[in-house]
Amino acid sequence: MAKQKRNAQETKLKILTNAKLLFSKQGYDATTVDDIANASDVNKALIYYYFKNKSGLYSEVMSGLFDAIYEEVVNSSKKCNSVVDELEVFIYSYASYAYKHPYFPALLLRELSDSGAHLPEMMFVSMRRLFSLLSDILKRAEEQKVFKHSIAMVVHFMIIGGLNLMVTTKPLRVKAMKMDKDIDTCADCLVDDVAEFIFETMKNSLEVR
Amino acid sequence: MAKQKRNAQETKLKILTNAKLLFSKQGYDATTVDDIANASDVNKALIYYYFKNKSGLYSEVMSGLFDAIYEEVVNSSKKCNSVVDELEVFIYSYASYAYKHPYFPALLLRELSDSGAHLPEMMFVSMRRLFSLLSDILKRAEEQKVFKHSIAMVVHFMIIGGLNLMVTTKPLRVKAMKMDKDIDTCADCLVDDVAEFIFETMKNSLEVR
Amino acid sequence: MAKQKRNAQETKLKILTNAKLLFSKQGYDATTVDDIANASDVNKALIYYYFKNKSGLYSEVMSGLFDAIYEEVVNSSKKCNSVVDELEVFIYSYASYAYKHPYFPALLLRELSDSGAHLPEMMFVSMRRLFSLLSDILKRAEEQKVFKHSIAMVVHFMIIGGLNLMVTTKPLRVKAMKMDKDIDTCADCLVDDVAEFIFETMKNSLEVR
Amino acid sequence: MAKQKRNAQETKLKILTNAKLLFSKQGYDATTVDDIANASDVNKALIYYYFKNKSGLYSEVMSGLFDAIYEEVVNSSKKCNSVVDELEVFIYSYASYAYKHPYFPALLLRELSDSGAHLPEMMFVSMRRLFSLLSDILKRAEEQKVFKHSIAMVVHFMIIGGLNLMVTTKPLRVKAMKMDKDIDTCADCLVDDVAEFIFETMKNSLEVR
DNA sequence: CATGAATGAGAGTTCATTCAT
DNA sequence: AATGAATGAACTCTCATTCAT
Repeated sequence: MAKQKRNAQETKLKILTNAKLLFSKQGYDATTVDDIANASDVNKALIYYYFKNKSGLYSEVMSGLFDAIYEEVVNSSKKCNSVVDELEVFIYSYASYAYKHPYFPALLLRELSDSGAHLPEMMFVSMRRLFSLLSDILKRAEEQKVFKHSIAMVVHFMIIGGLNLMVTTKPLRVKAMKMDKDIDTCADCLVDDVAEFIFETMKNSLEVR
Repeated sequence: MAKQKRNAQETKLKILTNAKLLFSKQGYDATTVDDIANASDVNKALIYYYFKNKSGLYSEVMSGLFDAIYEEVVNSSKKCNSVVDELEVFIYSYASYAYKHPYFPALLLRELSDSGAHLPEMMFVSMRRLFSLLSDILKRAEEQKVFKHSIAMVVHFMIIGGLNLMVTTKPLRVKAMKMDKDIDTCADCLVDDVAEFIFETMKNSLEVR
Repeated sequence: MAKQKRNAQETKLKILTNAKLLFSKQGYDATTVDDIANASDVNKALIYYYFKNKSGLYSEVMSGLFDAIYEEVVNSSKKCNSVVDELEVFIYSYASYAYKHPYFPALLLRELSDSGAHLPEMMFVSMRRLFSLLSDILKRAEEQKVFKHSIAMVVHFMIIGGLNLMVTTKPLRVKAMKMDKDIDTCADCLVDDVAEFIFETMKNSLEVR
Repeated sequence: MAKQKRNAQETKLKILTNAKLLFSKQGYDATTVDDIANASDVNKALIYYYFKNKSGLYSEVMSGLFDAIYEEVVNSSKKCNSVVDELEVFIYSYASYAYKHPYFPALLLRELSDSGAHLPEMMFVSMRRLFSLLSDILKRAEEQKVFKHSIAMVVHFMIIGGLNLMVTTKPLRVKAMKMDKDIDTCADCLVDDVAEFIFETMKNSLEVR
């Protein structure tokens, strides 16, 4: 009666996509399995068939996202020929990914405010992998006497925090702009301008002169 | 049967305090009114007697926090005698508040990833009030030719984001340290060191030389 | 602090009046003690001080109403000089009471559909007292060969049912009229016309010719 | 653990039947969803699965009843060959339905005393449909000079009111009889006798002589 | 693969009622 | 006489999860 046999892979992907969207928009708790099933035009039980349970689905969503962003950053940084370049590329490619997938920053921030309550291991590993990319850049830059010594973890969070908050607060900032023209909330800044500003800030500050 | 204390103020405060703790540890959705009632050693219905409903309680919790941090920052900056000093004080006092009330960063971050889904107006107003403090510092510094032009919103988020993430990820970072000694997650950095590093970064980068 | 010592009797009356109103508008279950306290501008606990509990208050409200309608009917029928007159007066005075106190029909109907779940005895006694008034009229009329034999209980319910339903459905009937002009729901019939019609119907039918 | 029957139709019907019973016995507010679930030997959540919410269930119950009584009356009146016959059939079939489904009168009376607070539209439409049946009979009778002019709405309520109250007060009247043999509450009158008496009363009174 | 039917555990909220003052 | 504080028991409704088909 219903449209069955619709290709397993495709169905699974559809579920993942909708889950990603809903989780990011509403958070883990506020998103129900029913929501996801309806959005995906799929029976609720099927979600359990594919993903064991809600938290399993969430994990799979998050892994996907982390893998993707890692790929993006790593790939982009291949064609670099200086550590400073590498930092720039790190920031730009993270920024561009964040803007292209605006659910990601929300999910990441939420996860970090929970100290990773929902997904212990995988999240953890992926985060560290990303951080060690930056950490490594900074270390090499220091060895090459291009950058001063810095606290990599804090640099990382200034970059990630700055970019993520710019993405997640976009609607808030637009609203603020409409209410009070005097305060500039950067409501229609472009990604690249933000990324550039962050990069320049870091370079300026860290560079050995 | 239970102890009826008949001290309204005290009781209400006890509820607010426990709510603050639980909301920050577990998030809004994952914290039940029962949790709060039990933690406060109070009948659940009493919470509704004082706060109308869960979201009303949450609002009151958040208002309190925002008011407090605003006070802290404003008071501390009174004794400054230069704009650069003001920036330093802004960062340090925010940092010290965040470390003293570690639930605050978690709540703030979560709220910002939701675009303020849980509390429309009040949150909004308080956030802007805090931001305009920093925005004003930067503007005056620029007028005095002490700082270059900068994007205030991004500066704000780099500071706030950096600090908040350092607070909320503390347990995660400690765990990471134990697993892999090679990656330095700044697991036992002190508040003041972090604040100082952020301040220096910003000053270095923005200062007119 | 608050306006106390406001005369006990007066306060009690105010509570009774508001209770009567609310119970009739919303029914027993849907009316909360808080509703009544607020409407009466009185502390909730005071209601328990005066009336033991919700159902006690309800009982007192109902007794008052039944006593009043009984008085009304009995008094009016004193000046009659024929049984037919007495029937007429019974119907008219009941009708006028019902229109003057439109909460009464609603309460009565509700009570009767419950088989008197809320107030066992008193309600019961009062109802019977009223019925025996009519029953007696019909019996005497029959003895005097003025009326044929009839089933008093059914006559009673046709009168009471007809009048009460006309009162309680007034808003419904007005609404119906606006939607469909073709069906005449007697939306703006006057009390007296309804009473007259009922009286005439009964007289016509029962009279010995 | 419990028996899962997997027969949707049957289960749904069981719920509706028990709901009908309980709502009529106890009224809307006093009947809990738990009551209905227990009586139906069904998990509470299932009720929400089928009926959205309590008031949705109530609506469905009431629609069913109104449809049924309308059918009954309409079908019975097909074989009539005079308007007077039609009136008789109207009264008898309503009476027989009311006696066979004694929850109906209670529900109807309660609904009418509320001015339809619980179910806006459907109730309304169904009531009017029933009334227009009688209204039409009276109109045609008048045109044929068989009946005098009358106020259809009041006639309707005298009939409906009389019958319904006879049904709902049955237990009360039995109790009264036991307490006082002198007052005849028609405690063991038969349906048909009541219906006949009402019909005769109306005919006698309305007929053109 | 896919679905509708069914469940258990709890969450938020309300309310009659009582107690201390 | 009157009040604010506090409670326990219910009640409606939701949701992750499972089962039978």
